[in-house]
Amino acid sequence: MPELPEVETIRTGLQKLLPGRQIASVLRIWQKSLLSSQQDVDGFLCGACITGVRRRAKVLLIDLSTNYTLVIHLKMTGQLVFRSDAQQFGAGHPTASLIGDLPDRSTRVVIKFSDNSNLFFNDQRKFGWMRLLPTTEVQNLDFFKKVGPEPLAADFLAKDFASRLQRRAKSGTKAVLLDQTVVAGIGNIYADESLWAAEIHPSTRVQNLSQPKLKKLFVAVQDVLRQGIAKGGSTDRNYVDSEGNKGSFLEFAKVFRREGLPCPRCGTIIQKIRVAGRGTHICPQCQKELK
DNA sequence: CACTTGACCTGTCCGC
DNA sequence: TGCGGACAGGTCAAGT
Repeated sequence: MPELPEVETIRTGLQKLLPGRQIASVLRIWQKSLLSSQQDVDGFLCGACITGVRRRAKVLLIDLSTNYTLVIHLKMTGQLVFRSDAQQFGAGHPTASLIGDLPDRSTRVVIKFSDNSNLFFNDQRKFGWMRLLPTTEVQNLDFFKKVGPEPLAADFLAKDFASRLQRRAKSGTKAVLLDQTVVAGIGNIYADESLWAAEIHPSTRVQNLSQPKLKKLFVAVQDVLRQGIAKGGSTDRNYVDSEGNKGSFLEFAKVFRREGLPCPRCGTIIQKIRVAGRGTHICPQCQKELK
């Protein structure tokens, strides 16, 4: 799924494409993919203009001129792809070879704009959701009340990172990195890459990490997230950006999906193990568990 | 309190 | 070629 770098890449793309467009109609192919407290969701969306696109953690926020906001979580397989009218049947368009013409069988919601362009919400596994809320109520969602700080915020410092991790001193480091209430936006890919960069075994309890190790992990987390954004995110299976393009970060990944290949640092064969219920990639030489 | 499991779903891959 | 099972990047609720 989209983690912070993927969602940020989508946000940047949509921010260039959507503001100023007016919603003309909404097609809900799978009802549960678009939720609202309002009975008449379509009526609340139609006629609204998009004013901006924000991100918090792995959540996208599309603000509307009506003071409502579309809150969107892509979960594992969600995609938000914009197509102008001219692209709809353009078999020769570069995006056509990646995800083909839209809608396709994974399309759950289509937002059509007054200029005949479309925003497609595709979601193979139907775990993702879009939700229409008054803008002022977004911050009242349980998720936003509990979610931790943005790891790339200018005022988020190594000491803040360390103290937040240490609230879960007895837990394994990877489980804590994945906990969105500790730090926002880290998922399986960037957790594995950060732990490799910091030379920490994912099962190591936080209480066994020295201060320098915690600092090293903080730097690693920021580095891999920034690199992920710079490469347009990671495409494993489903991820594409707002124009249907894949991200290239995985070409630069050091351990993720590289089991059986040599560690770029020491040459030891990378292993895939299971930690915190998740597939986990490590170099068994560089990342020894500290007891 | 911390961890695991199951649920939400579809698709793909692997072994028989 | 077909079929069963495991697995896939996230989050939440419930159980231990």
